[in-house]
Amino acid sequence: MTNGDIAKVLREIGEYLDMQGVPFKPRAYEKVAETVEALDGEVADVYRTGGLKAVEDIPGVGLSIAEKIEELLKTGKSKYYEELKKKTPVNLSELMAVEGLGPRKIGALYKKLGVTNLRELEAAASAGKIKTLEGFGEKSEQNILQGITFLKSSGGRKPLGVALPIARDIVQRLKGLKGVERLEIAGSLRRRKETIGDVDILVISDNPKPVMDYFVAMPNVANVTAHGDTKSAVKLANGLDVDLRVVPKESYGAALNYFTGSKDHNVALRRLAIKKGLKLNEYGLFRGADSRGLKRGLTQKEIMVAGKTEEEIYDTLGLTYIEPEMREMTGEVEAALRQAMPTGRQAQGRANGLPKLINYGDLQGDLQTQTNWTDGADSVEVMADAAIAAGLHYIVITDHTKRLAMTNGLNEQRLLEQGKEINALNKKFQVSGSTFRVLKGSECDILADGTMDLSDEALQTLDVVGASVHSLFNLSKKEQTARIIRAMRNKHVDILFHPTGRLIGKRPPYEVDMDAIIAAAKETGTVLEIDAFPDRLDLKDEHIRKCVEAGVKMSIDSDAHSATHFHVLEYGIAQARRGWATKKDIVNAWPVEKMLGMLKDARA
DNA sequence: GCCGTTTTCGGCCCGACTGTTTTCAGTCG
Repeated sequence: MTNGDIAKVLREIGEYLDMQGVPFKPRAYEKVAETVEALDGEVADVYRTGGLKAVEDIPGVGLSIAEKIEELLKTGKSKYYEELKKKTPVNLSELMAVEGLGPRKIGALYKKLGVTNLRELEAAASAGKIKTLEGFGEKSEQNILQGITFLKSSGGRKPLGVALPIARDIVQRLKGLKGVERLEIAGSLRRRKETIGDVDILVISDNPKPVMDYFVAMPNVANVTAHGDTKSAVKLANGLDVDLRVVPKESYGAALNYFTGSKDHNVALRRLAIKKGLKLNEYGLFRGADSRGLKRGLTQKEIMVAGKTEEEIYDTLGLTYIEPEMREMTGEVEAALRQAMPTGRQAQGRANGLPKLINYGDLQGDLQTQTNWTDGADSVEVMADAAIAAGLHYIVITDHTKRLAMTNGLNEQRLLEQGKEINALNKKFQVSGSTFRVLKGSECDILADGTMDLSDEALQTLDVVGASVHSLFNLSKKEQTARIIRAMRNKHVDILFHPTGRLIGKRPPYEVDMDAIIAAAKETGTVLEIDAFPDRLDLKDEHIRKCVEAGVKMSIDSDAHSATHFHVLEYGIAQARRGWATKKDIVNAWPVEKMLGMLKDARA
């Protein structure tokens, strides 16, 4: 039983209870399902080493759920779940994926029409059986059919690199409209998650109707799912959902905070507000709003104490400002509390506040770029000029090596020739008074046994050596890990490029023990790369966090294969910020001499 | 079902929108 298996059962138990109208329990199960899914280690291991008691220590897990997990681990089944399933034998995960369908409606559809799966749902809707049901109507039936169509066609999350340009384009269009005072991208996109479920855009306007009308009529809109006074939602032709919300000026900070999330982060802030006798919603932070007051209908007596900016909300809650990329409920609220109350009891604990994250624009160089010597599109000089235009002070040319024959990978001889070209180009820069530097490097293949594709003699002539896995993705975790660590122990190897080899949405990472890789990086002084190319984003945020904690240095590289690719560095910086990295953690945020000095020390 | 600077009982984040109703339930984020 993996964490995913356990989470699925717990989630469905919650959904079945919700179906029956049971209060509160559904939320308890759902919460634990999410926790288990996001857990670092396997619940099975937690149970094996610590027993029932250790399982109960997982946040949100009490005796009752712990026992159900124990039963799942021991027998692979849960009696409680089986009984619920027997009562309503439907394919929950399949039906829940239809937009607009939740547990209650799924329950009603089963009870009245015997619908148990997507196929039967489609048949019932097509036959016009749903619109006659109590609580459903013509529109519900159409929405269900449409939901099934969209589910079949696209579905799934979009990579950051796809969603962000689309969102920025929409912002540009809306910006031109009359009466629009301010626009901001919110949601998981503002947190720069590696994949985006939907785009949230916030707008201040005193005349929202024309903005809403324009928004739902944009040319790439395939379907309008909501069109109200303060909120509209559309689905674009490419399947991306976009929400637009209009908020009043005095509530802008509260709304931005609320719609940026994450959900768990918001819940934590609201709890904090309640503890202080305040109420937080998307309109502001209010005093005089305890739950009893709300029930007596006293909301009009509330006094707004913050809301215009995010900063004042965090401040009033007793927190230092938390950057959007950190708002994932992975300790940032506690850290912001500790920082805000340096003399408090909590301050004597372990951590000391929030880090000052690396900023967009902090990079001085790029340590992985390819040219037309191998599979890149442009010459060394064109790449250098593009890097200068992107505001960089140095790049490393890291073409592929001979094992990657399909890219015309460099052998020792051609590497030498390329070095001459780089020398000449540097001389040209020098003569023209430019301080820009092109460094010699390689994206050298790690061979099957963990040795390198180029000789040590060739590698030692280079300024920066990157090592990459491009073959044998199917080795066992043990073999792959040992292979990579052997490469890292080669004293000429400076950086491990795209350490897990994943391609988001296309190829899973190869099996590798990242804790062991990080430990080896610490031991050997090897830099681990954050490959910024949007379908890689490799390292992941959680790995970056571990590197920061271990004191392992990283680089943020474009992996540019053409002069137009340097803009992707932004995604890498976002990823680094999500991993709580600061400038001192990122070697190419340093001046070139300091960066090279660090690599030299590590080789020694 | 879980949890505790509301601590072993009594709460549990909060509001918008839709579609179905005629005051509200369900869904979503």
